[in-house]
Amino acid sequence: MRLPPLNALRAFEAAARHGGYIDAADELHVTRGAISRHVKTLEEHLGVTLFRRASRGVELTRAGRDLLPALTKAFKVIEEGAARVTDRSELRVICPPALSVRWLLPSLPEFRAAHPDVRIKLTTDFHGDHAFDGTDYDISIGCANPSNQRPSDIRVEPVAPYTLVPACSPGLLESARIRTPEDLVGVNLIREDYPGSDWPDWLKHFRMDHLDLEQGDVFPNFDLAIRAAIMGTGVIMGDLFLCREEFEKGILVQPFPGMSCESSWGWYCVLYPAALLDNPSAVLFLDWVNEIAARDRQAVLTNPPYA
Amino acid sequence: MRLPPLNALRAFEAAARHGGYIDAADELHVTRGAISRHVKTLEEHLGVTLFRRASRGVELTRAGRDLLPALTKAFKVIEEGAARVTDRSELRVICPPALSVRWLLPSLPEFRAAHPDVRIKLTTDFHGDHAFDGTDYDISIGCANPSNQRPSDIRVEPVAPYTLVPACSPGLLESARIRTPEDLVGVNLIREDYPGSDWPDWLKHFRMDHLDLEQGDVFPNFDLAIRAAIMGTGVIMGDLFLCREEFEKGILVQPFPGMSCESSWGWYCVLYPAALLDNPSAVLFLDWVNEIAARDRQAVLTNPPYA
DNA sequence: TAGGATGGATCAGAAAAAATCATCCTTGGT
DNA sequence: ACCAAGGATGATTTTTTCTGATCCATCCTA
Repeated sequence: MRLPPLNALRAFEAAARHGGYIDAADELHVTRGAISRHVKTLEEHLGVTLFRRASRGVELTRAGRDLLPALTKAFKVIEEGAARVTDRSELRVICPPALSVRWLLPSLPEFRAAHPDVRIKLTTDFHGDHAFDGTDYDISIGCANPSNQRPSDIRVEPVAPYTLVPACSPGLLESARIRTPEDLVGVNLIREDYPGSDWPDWLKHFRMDHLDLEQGDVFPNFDLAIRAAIMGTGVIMGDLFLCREEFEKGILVQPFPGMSCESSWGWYCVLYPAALLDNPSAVLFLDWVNEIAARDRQAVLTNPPYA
Repeated sequence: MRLPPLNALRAFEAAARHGGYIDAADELHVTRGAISRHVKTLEEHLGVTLFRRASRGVELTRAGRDLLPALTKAFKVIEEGAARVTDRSELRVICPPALSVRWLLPSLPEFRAAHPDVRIKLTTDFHGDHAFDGTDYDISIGCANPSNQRPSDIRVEPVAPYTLVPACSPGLLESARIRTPEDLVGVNLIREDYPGSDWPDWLKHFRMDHLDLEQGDVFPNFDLAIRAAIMGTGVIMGDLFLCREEFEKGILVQPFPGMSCESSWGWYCVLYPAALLDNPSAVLFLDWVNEIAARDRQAVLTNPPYA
């Protein structure tokens, strides 16, 4: 059975709910005549009388009484669905797993405490530089190449450099006698199971392309890879920003101090549509992100390479 | 929040469900361009992008994905509601309580057994001659004055006369020494709690208007009043058709044989819109009603007054 | 018991919405 | 490189919808 004319349904629903055409016409901002016509159209489509035309006004027939609740409910579902989709009262933020878990998430409670009225909806997942267009999320935090061409209405603000540097536990450094990059041959080179390019980037930069990566252990994300490295499992291609704490504590060390390079993925960045600056809550959040970014970035840039 | 344009919603729902405009256009019997426009309209209304325009076809955004299920559900609710209201596969019959319980209902199983595929939905309630117009019910069985003016498309077929005749138990007849209508003074005149006119009609016909009805016991319906009379509680204004069995069994008797008159309510009749004759199931039912009506009516008309 | 008020139905014309047709654009596949 | 697929778009036409005026029946009130 084909769907009845929707506008006629809406007119009937309003008329039935109000028990008359005049109030319905008022609600829908049209004239009585329009409602009258709609109801007639609907009755003809259904082949059923919905209103009994009484002396004074109209009265629902049984069919009309049966139909009304279904329509009221349907329109309510539509309205709520639309409202939910339209709702921009919460900031939708997406951030890849390692960055989220190792940097953003630990500080987020601080922001939430300071601004309890700003609702942040954090999605911890990959979102790729290329994909962000501000439709699915308001703010994307992740790797991005600020120099990449991008629609002019998308703003990109750097958070911290993505500095590739091999890392392993002090124990492994000793036991495997890793002194020069050549010593990596035969060592377990840990990597993420993600089409990233951290090892390839570094190996290419230092012309070590002959090293075989396929032998290394694979972990579903960078965070787990780091934990494996801490336990002395192997050598990871770390990052000064994300592994800062481990380097400071000395539970991870750099076998080749100074031998670092930037990732081809670009810096860690915050991306958002320029229009977002009209939203005071968003501005609060962006300012705060910049603040903690500057703080943590500073720590990375000023500290000497950890050995 | 005001409801979005409904036709645009339908277009979007189809497009989202099919994952493309072409199939949606096909489903709604319009061109791609129409769907494209509708989606755009909806996006503008909501202020939200619903489809990400990809190289090949479109892809739902998060908002679109969120919206789709609500719409699909809403349209399903509407469709089901409309289908239910449109469904004319069951015959809706209404019949007042006493007539239903004492005449129609006892025979109905016989019809249902003979025609198991004809679904009868019996509502046992008052429906008044005046009210019947074929919208709420297909067939109304009850008191009707065949001579009353009525829309020409409503058929009225007589079932049996509504013949008013006082009745009581043989015991009461003796103990209260009821011989002439004048003996009713001071007797418990049982009546229904319904704006009927059985006693008034009879009293007026035999010029006994001076009898006081207010003293008599009141019962919520005629059936219960009859039971009370059988128990010797008082005198009811009975009816030859509905009390036939009691008269035959002798558990009710007529104090004044021959003193009967027709009710001002008219005969028991079957009312239905002429168009119902296009429905074979309805014709089966109407024929059957006529059949049992003739049978039971005959018994009333040919039998001598029960004394 | 007339006259005004209420509430719906209806008609012709006006306005708005929707659909179409033709064409354009981007992109992916061969 | 070219073609096909799939959507976007502009101008135009068709369809739908709304309006404003008027009609009609009934109820209410004086």
